[in-house]
Amino acid sequence: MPPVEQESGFWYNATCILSHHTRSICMRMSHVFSRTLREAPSAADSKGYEYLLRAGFIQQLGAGIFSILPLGLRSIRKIENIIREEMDAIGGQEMLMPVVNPADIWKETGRYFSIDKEMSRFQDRVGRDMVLAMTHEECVTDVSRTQIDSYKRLPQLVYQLQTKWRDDPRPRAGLIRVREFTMKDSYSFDRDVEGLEKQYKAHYSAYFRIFGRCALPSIAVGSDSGMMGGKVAHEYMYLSPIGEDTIITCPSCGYTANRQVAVFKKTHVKEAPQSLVEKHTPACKSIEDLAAFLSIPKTQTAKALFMVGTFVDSTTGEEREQLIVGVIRGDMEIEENKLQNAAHANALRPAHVDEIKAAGMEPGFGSPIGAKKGIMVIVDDSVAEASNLVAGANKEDYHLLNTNFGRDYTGEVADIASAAGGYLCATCGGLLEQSKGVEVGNIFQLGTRYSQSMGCYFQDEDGVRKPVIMGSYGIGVGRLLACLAEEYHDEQGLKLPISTAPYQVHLVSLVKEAEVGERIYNQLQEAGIEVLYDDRKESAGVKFADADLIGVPIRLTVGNRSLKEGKVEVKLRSNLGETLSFAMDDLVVEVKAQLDKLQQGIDSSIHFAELA
RNA sequence: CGGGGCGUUGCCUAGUGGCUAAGGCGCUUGCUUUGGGAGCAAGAAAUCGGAGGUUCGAGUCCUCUCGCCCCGACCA
Repeated sequence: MPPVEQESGFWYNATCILSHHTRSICMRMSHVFSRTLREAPSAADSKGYEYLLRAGFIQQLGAGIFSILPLGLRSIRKIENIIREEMDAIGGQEMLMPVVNPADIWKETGRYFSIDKEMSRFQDRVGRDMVLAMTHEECVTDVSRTQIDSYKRLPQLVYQLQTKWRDDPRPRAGLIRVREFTMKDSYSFDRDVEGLEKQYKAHYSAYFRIFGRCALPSIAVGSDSGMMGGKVAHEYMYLSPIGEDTIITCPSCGYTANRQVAVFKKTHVKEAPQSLVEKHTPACKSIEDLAAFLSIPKTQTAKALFMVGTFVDSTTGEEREQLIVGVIRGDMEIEENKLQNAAHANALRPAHVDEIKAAGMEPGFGSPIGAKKGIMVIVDDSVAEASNLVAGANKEDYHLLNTNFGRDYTGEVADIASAAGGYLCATCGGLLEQSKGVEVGNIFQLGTRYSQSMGCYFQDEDGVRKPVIMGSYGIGVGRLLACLAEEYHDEQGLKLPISTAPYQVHLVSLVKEAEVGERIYNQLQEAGIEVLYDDRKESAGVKFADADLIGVPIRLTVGNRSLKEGKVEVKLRSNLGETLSFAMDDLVVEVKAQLDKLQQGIDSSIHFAELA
């Protein structure tokens, strides 16, 4: 390689980059790349999103595709560094895996076939199948099957902060649900289940420290393992009305779960079966109508939900559709996620009317009784354990009285009921509550799902080749920022906590002469404090409004009012009503003390949760 | 993918088929102002998302298309 000449642009640029880098903890408002917006863009549907746009943290490029602007990136970097520190603390090693994957490894695990359009595919110039990785289990398993060959190389934990692309059918709510996003994903490798559980527990606690240090309120809930194919899983939820997930919690015993898997206590009364009776029930298409018409409680009825499941052969990729009938007691709803799991289907969609009729059933008056063979029947235990329920007769305007599972029809019994607030806790019998939440992180015990299908084996002490036991753990970085913006704002704008705000101090100079402001700016900068300095020739109102909007935690105002007394005005963004004052001579010390105080406020509220 | 809505300057909006597409914010220049989005004056900035069509005449009506948003389906 030829030596680089001193005069070349490379050296010149490198010098610039270095000198710039050393000063990059501070910024002048007159140089900030983005600008603030006085009005909310029409796309902003939540306050957090609105202020991220108005403060110039992000800009939308397309549906679910955002640019992160310099201010936003500073917050993102702080979040990422907190994540790095906590992942390093539990033994994680950072690495980086490619966004573009050859499809081959995805075919090995079968997910090339089982994942629908959410994964984008293309062919390279030679015609090879490629995918945009929406997660990295395949890639990391490929890496570890060459790196890990012996129990001596276990356990391991690697992680990355990398772009993911998921072609979500409906991106929404700003950074909450996007198609391209940065995710921290870590992957654990162990020789046995005990090792996996240890790493899982380490993540469980590390995640609380991460969200705690970001000052994002969060709870861990039991969750569905979905397409990850594992068994044990938790999701970390930021509870908020803007959330799309429904969380079921029990205030009495602390049970929490995503509604997709939440269980609850069902009560049934077993009676002696009575004989079937066909009953004319004109226009009783809904359970409400039926119960009213017959003057019986809804608990004495059974209703059917008709879905078509897609089943994919994970080795050949061949798809097959099958009609699934879910049966549940009339007073409850079917949780489709549970139904899909019970059916072991890759996907579910509502059945068309003709599909239902073709199977010998009648929509509105349907039940598995007398249906044609070959359909999958999944019956909730609420129905299987009950007696003499009223169910559809598969004939328009007719129902059957006294139907009994086992006698009149059969099928697989499973819990497919949707939990809701007001139901009874399965653990302690207390009243369940429900709330909305945003999933900001998740942890999965994968087991050997990937190592087995991809041949990631190690040789154990006993000389036997065994599949590596894996775990997978994710945190959505941009989503975390979006949640923080949602949690920390008021009518004036953002007020992110000190640990994730783009700068620590917002210095507003209101005096004509630049000297005082410049001097303070340099002082703070030399003390290693991250300052955003409003040096613009703008009116006080504009500067204050922008400071409120961007929401840097500590605001220093240099104005003639306090300057005369040798003082600088101080406001905390979290409490604009109160004005403090620092003596000019003690400014750096006072600011540092205030920073410590803010940081301690966050540190002291972190709860060190452990998984039992 | 189904249902609905919206595309007019950087942002927010107005605009009966009829004159040179209007206003606010922002931007530029000058002067004034300087403790909560200040004032005066003068400017720049729009192929009205795109393509067809109807018409003497289309931002406005019709067809197609693209994009974005919302509800649902969907989703680690």
